[in-house]
Amino acid sequence: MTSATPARPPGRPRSGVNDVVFAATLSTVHELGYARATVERIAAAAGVAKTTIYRRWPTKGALIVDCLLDAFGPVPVDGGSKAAILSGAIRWIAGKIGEPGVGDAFAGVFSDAVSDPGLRLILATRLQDPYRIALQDALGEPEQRVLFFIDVVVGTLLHRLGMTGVPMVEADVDALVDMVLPVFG
Amino acid sequence: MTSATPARPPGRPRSGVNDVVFAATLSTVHELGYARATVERIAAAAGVAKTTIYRRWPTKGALIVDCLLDAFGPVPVDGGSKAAILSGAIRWIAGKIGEPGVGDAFAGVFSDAVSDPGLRLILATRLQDPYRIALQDALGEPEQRVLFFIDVVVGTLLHRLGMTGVPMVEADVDALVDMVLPVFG
DNA sequence: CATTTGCGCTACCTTAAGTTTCGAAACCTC
DNA sequence: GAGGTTTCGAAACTTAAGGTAGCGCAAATG
Repeated sequence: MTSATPARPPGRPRSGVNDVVFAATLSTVHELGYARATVERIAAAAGVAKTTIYRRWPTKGALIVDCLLDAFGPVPVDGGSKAAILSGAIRWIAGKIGEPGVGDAFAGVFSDAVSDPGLRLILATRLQDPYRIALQDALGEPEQRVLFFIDVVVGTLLHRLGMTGVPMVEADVDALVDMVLPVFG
Repeated sequence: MTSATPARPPGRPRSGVNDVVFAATLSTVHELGYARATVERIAAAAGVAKTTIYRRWPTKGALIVDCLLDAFGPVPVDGGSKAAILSGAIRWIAGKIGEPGVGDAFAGVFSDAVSDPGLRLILATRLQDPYRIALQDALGEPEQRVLFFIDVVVGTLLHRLGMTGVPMVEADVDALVDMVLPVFG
């Protein structure tokens, strides 16, 4: 019979520094901005060799995406009215984008994806799809409409952050909710 | 008495290749994407030396912004109802973003601005402000609301382009208009 | 102890932005 | 036409960053 827990592969196991690298990534991006947060600097901040990072993530973009997945966690899709689900999702992502480092990393990796189809695929499948599917299930809306919803919400929040360097204030998030609810609620 | 036409400065006058460079910029961005459209390649496509470009624009970002200003031209603010002005502006910018090279250059320069405050300033003052002011005057709306409008419209359109590589289809532009009009009309 | 794999380190390759230098060309004034 | 001033094109250069390769050592399994 095959064991339920797969046998540990031979050789030295990886040290558990992923969380340290994620924290170093966010703090470095927060302090220096996305472009100046080089892999070398992130590695130094994490107390780790650059090669260790490239053994775990193939590119800087993949590292950032995993870091964001770790920072976001699961979507809080509390059962409730459609309006409650939508406004909850908007306020949740707006709050995350306001956390130090998270918004900059989010906007930065989107930036790189503009001219990098490989990164665009990672972004779509690893980051966007899980949240899109969760929203589809919770709302019972077709894929197209949920994608449009995501474009509006994330696009607006990131455009504000990118143009001003400051996350959107609460009053404008309220306005965003008020604008979106009649269409999707 | 001082002459109405200021005396031409001494030395060899600049050749009139700005338009050629703009066209080469858009076609190169369209063919290769933003990141691979290097200044050297743009110069080669324009039949011009790289140093000539750097004599006229201090950075790649400044070149792109001027190229976009040339491509956009003035906002078509036809007098009419608020709703007509708003939907006209949305469809106009959506159309421009759909032109080959323009959308990619727009998204790309926004990308760079995320971690480049200097470029952000150029972008805000040279590109965004004229259109924002024109809209403020035409709509009689305060600055904050017009900025929010721009964040929603441009953010949504660029997020779609950045995530998919394809400009937003007309049906979704219609949905964007329908969503925005009740709030701003 | 033998094997296998991860880590840190260093050196390296490649690409791209932006700079410098220099000889030649174009324009103006005298 | 001569001299002065600025631009152009070409090439070499600097710097920064992403990403790779090789090495010796450490940590696990058997």
